[in-house]
Amino acid sequence: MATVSSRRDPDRTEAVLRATLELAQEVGYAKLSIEGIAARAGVGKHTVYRRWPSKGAVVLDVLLASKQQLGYPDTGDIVADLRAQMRAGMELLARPGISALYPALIGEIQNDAALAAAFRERWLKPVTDGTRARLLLARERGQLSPDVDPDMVIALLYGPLYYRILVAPGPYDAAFVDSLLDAAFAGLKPPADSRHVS
Amino acid sequence: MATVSSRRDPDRTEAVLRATLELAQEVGYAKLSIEGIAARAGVGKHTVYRRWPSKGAVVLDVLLASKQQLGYPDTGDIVADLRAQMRAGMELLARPGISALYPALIGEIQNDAALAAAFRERWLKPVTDGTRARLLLARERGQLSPDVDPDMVIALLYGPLYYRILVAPGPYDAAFVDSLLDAAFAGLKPPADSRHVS
DNA sequence: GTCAATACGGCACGTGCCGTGCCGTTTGCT
DNA sequence: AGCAAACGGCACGGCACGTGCCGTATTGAC
Repeated sequence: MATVSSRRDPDRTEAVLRATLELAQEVGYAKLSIEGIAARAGVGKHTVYRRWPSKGAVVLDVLLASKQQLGYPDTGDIVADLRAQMRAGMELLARPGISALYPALIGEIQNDAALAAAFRERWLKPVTDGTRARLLLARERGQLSPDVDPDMVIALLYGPLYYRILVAPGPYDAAFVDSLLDAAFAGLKPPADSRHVS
Repeated sequence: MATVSSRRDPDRTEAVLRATLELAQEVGYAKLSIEGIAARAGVGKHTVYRRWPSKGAVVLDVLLASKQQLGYPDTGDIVADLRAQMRAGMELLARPGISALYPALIGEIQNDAALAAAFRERWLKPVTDGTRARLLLARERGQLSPDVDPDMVIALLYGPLYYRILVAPGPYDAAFVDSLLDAAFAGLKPPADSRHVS
């Protein structure tokens, strides 16, 4: 019974994921089709549909496969830890095959509720759970303003990255992450002494 | 010569935009088709293709039509002005027909470079230009830390809004905007006195 | 060792929409 | 009056969808 659903899975599954990654790099996400993926993988269309409900779901699995566990460091310095985490994520999304696929997937979840749920549960949640826990720890230690909501901080720090990827063109590099963290932690208000000077 | 390209434009153009907005509310962006739009508008498909290159372009025009000029207030208080601006934008995107269309359009630009350019030039740029100018003014007046890049501030403030709309579910209301501005301007660091207390 | 169940590749089907032709008509400028 | 352009209607080939059916190969149960 238990083996019923997995008679000959692994080889074909891997073949489909590999074919998807290759095809995506060649023709782009928009022109990707399940028909094309199946042909490239040397597999029948049913074999794909049996495993995934849509091409977006296949791509989500491609991305998940390329995401090794991003352990959350705790060096004691919350800013340094966040910087390390954000840079690691940025590096992952800069990888050749992935960089174009990720925005396309985010685009796809705007029109596919089931895919959106899967993306949030399997990709986003693991990341934000770790970040939230680390932020709470920092708040307890007095390294963070006691009246900020961790989920607000997550949006404040990661939102700008998504903004640069999805909405507006602009620098998306380590320097951006650095100045982002600087501004977020120090605040946009002018330093107190400069106020006295004026 | 000048009239060559506009013999009988306005009525049909409006009819198509209206039909697009109606159909989008009924079937959603994903199931929207130019064929369906033309039929709903009582118009030949050529009439649509003559004006727009894709359904995304039609939707962009629908959104532009519903966006009255958002004047940029200058009350002297940069935080109050930003809050007013962000709330106005939020209100616009909360309108029944628009709320679902906007994320879908952002999704579409991930796979259509021409549409992305049009969106950024005709929708995004007018907004960010105003915001950037207002931020520079505030910086000159000493209401803003002198070493922050206005474009970084824009990403810092608007990124979290897009993050909530496009990526992660979560509160998206006036209270969120308020706490966002509070955190961004005050910074995430604990207040100086609380450090001395510990 | 036999047998039933399942996954598989291959193929074909109907459907929907794409983008583009062509046709005959209407409209508005000259 | 005459002409050029836009128009509605229709049809076309093309593509990918999602789903059947076929015959084959593999696997676990008995």
